Amino acid sequence: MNDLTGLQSVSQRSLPVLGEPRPERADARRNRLKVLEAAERLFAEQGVKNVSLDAIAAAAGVGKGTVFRRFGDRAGLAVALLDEREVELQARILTGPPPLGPGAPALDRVNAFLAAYVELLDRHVELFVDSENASDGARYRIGSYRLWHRHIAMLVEEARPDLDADYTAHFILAPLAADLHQALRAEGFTLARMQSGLTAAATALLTS
Amino acid sequence: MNDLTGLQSVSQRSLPVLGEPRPERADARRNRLKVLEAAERLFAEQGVKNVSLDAIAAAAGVGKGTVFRRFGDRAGLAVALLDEREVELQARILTGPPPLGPGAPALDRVNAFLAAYVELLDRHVELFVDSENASDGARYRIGSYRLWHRHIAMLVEEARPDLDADYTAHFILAPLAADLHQALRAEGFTLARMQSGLTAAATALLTS
DNA sequence: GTCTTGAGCGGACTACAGTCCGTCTTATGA
DNA sequence: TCATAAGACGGACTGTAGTCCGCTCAAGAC
Repeated sequence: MNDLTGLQSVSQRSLPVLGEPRPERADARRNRLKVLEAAERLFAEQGVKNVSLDAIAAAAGVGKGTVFRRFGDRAGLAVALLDEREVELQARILTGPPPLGPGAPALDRVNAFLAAYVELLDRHVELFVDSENASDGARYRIGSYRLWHRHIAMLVEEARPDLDADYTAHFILAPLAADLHQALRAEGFTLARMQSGLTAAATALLTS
Repeated sequence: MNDLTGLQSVSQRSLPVLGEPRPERADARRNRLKVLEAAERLFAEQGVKNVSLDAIAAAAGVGKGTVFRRFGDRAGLAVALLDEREVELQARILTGPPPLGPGAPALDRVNAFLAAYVELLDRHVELFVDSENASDGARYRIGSYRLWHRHIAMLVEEARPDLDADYTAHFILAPLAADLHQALRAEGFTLARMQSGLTAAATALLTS
């Protein structure tokens, strides 16, 4: 899954990229991996919101500054942890079998995406909530959201060329916000109910 | 606007309510007003996110504990400040003239609501962002969201009884999230474009 | 192997959100 | 008017996110 064009990974920073003058230094890479490993472990053990970045830095055996330089803030760390899972979904969309991958009608692809994404979301809600609570709407600027958006916009354009595809794609992605998902789960909504609600809505929206 | 049944105000705590044994104490009321006034002024002067609660407490001439006891947290204060404007919109929905108020077809009422809400949102984005970044998805539990939700769910039920009205209402409200609105504005979307995108989507969704 | 350079390091530091609890004020009713 | 208790007050305190900057050391040049 390393050479699929268009994938929006942040965890592969060690690969040399055109325009990035220097590859990642060995000590930097070592520390990045130590931090990710420590974070994953502590999050799993104690719940995402009960773990401070000091604790992660300590567990990784690095200074706090290192964590922040590398990941920017709490949300950045969560994004990096989710990255691997998201890249997998991205790959299935870009090159996997239909209906998630290319080849199926637009509506089917949208519905397949919604079902797959909400399942991923459900499995890692806490991490998603963390990653989306970035200081200044960073969610909407990071690579993976932009990829989901381009993907949906393309399909909207295909199914309903009369709509504003760019805006409508944001509209369709909005109900996937992690805090909403968490709140609805807490209110008793099942995953299946949300999935069928999403696909029913998308179907109504994209059928003329 | 004080006696409209169903309004979800938090700024009217001084009115005696059935089941609440004691009315607000005079010193409490005085301080609440001082804090709201100071917050409104400082937010306007320096931008919502540049003002700390210490600063508000100091400007209001009260202790920090008072601010927190009264409003719970930063989001609670933002909610209280928005409250007056939201109550006004609630009143227009519940008892105002159509299409916002009762009497118009469901789709028209939904579209009128979306246009009105997004305009309100646009006028107070920063405050809305603050109010929705509550610790634990409080947005979805506070009175005003619940009222918007009930309102939309009722109209969905009317227009498309085949859909899951409860879920679909959340779906329709999701694109009104303040952080999304702010991000799209920053990306260059105009208010008018968002309004027409919203009504187009809602129309597609609620027309069978 | 040695030198040079600049990216990386880390922990002290700042600022802020939110809590706690001893003190003080208000409302009540006798 | 005064006693009493429910409740409000406020500032010291705690814990965390995020910044800063002098020091370290990896990596490439020779």
